[in-house]
Amino acid sequence: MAGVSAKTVSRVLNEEPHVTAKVRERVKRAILALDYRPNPAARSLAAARTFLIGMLGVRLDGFYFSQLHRSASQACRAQGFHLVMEEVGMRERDWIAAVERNLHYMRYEGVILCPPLSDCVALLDLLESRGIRSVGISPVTRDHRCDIVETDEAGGMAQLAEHLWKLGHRRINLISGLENSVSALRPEYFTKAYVALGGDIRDVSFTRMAWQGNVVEIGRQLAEDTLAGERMPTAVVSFDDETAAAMISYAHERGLSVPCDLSVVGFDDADLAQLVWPPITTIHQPLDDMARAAVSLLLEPSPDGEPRKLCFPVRLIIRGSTGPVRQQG
Amino acid sequence: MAGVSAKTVSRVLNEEPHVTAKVRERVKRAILALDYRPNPAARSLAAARTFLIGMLGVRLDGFYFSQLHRSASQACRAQGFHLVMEEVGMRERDWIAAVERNLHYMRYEGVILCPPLSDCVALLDLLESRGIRSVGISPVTRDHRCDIVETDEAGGMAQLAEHLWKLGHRRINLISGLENSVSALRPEYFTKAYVALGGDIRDVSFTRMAWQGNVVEIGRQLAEDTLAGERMPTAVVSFDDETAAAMISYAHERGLSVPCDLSVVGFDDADLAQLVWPPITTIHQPLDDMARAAVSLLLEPSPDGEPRKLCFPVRLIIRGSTGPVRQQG
DNA sequence: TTGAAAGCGCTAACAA
DNA sequence: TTGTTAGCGCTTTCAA
Repeated sequence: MAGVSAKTVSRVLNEEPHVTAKVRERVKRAILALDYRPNPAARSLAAARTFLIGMLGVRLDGFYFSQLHRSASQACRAQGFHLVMEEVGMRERDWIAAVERNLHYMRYEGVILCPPLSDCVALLDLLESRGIRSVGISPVTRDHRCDIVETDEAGGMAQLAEHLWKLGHRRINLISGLENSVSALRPEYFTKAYVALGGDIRDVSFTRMAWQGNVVEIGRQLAEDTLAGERMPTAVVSFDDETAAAMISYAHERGLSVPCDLSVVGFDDADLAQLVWPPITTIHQPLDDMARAAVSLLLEPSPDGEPRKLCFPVRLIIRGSTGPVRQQG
Repeated sequence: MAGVSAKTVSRVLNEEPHVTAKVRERVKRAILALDYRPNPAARSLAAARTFLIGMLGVRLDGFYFSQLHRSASQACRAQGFHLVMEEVGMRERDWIAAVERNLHYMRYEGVILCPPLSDCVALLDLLESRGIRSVGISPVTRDHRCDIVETDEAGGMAQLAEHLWKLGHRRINLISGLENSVSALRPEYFTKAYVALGGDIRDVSFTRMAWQGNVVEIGRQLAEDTLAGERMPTAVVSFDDETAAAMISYAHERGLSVPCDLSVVGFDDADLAQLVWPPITTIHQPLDDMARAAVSLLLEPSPDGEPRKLCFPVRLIIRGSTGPVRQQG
């Protein structure tokens, strides 16, 4: 091509040094003119690279993952990489073996772990043993074995505690999601903030999600459990907007008014939060920034090899699903 | 390996004929014992194949795509293929060039087109020129250029027309989505069925979605438009559950009771339909079956090369968002 | 700074 | 039915 060796073309394409500006220009022109595109399989084979980044999650639907995927995908493309999203069937037996096959087949150069996978020891072990770099999104575990992108959960809960406190709520129920997920940390953060405001620790009660059935069933079950006791909470804080929506729906069904009889708080600021009535007070995370950061961490390894941690702020968005607690008549 | 030539191993791996059962067994055992996995890059390079299937859609979030993706992904794996989902930024300029680069880079052996891409002529042209087989999900266009998986839209609208007719609705508004999407066909099907039941064609009015802003904004805008006129419809039929939810939410806000003052119908039977109050009457499509069928069509080309078409039934699911029309006082 | 040769790990084509 | 050879399209290594 253009009277240069294959190797020179390769050097230009890969932006290697030691190429004259003149030659570089000539090759670039030829590449454009011929619409030449290197064969990725050949490149992979020769260089033992794939330029593929994997993104592993347990549920692709829902706002959280799609948003992360979109932003990470763009960030990857900008750096000459390609992002592939994989759904991990954590509930199937041998799922780790399935992931292993997957990793082997795709040969990702790096992997982004969405919660709750960012806390899965078996998976981290697997990645480590295969020598695949990874970045975890919002893990719970403290001793990080890979780079981390997380949110200021404590800050979010502090904002929320203050909001509910000012509205006069003194019977608050917190619903946390999967055991190994960020939401498992929130009860503690919330309680601390609530107590710091002068609240009684006994005002706060807890419910935990059971992992069975689909969103609708889970939401309904949690709603029933939470609102069943005779001393019903005046505010319920859920670990995502779906469950919060289910809670509101259940309240409607029971003839309870939201927020008059019950305030409901979600998490994530998904579209859904604004599609239901009343719209859901929720906590917004900067998912775009987080995804971009994850890609950066992956593609720019830390010089000293020390695991890095990036923490992003969250923001309480107050909507109609929370209001002042009704005065006891 | 095990005293056989590389080619023999290759033959066993690819399940080619002309291998003695004995040799096949021996090789398989050796493969297991050594945990040998072929290098996909090498295989790609030599055989000019990738065993990759692409799934192209414009919005990865939302129930529709995730569901299709999950089922198609499983079907692919079962046949030794791998499914990769790509989001196509149809609103960006040069998006078709971006897709072209993508297709070139990933070298999919086949592509599944989700609506509205299944009707995109530019994309179909591109795929044809590249010689990439494709299957379209629920396209509008009649003269199919590739295999098709579609739903019985007419049947669905007939079920719905009957439902609303029996409830006494005589002022019905239909909201259709993007111009080039299945939902664009529904007004006609619905009207036909409605008229066949004895209804007056003038009872049915139409609204069309504008493609700008996010789900929330679109839903709100449509709700405002639809309920603005002085002769408000008694029933609104939306093209998806998100918009239906927005409609219900807007009705609540305006102090209208659903379904007493307004009946609302969605489409897709997304989780969301059961998370809002009242739960949304909607039309369920067998997305799992459709996805599996799409993969089958892709991997088993028709012998005569004629484009094939598979049609799946849909099912009206009646929930609380529709009810009898209120008697005029 | 550029080029030549060898080889990445498979499979197609052909020979035995 | 099995094995042999060449080569897929790049990059690595080394020589010029």
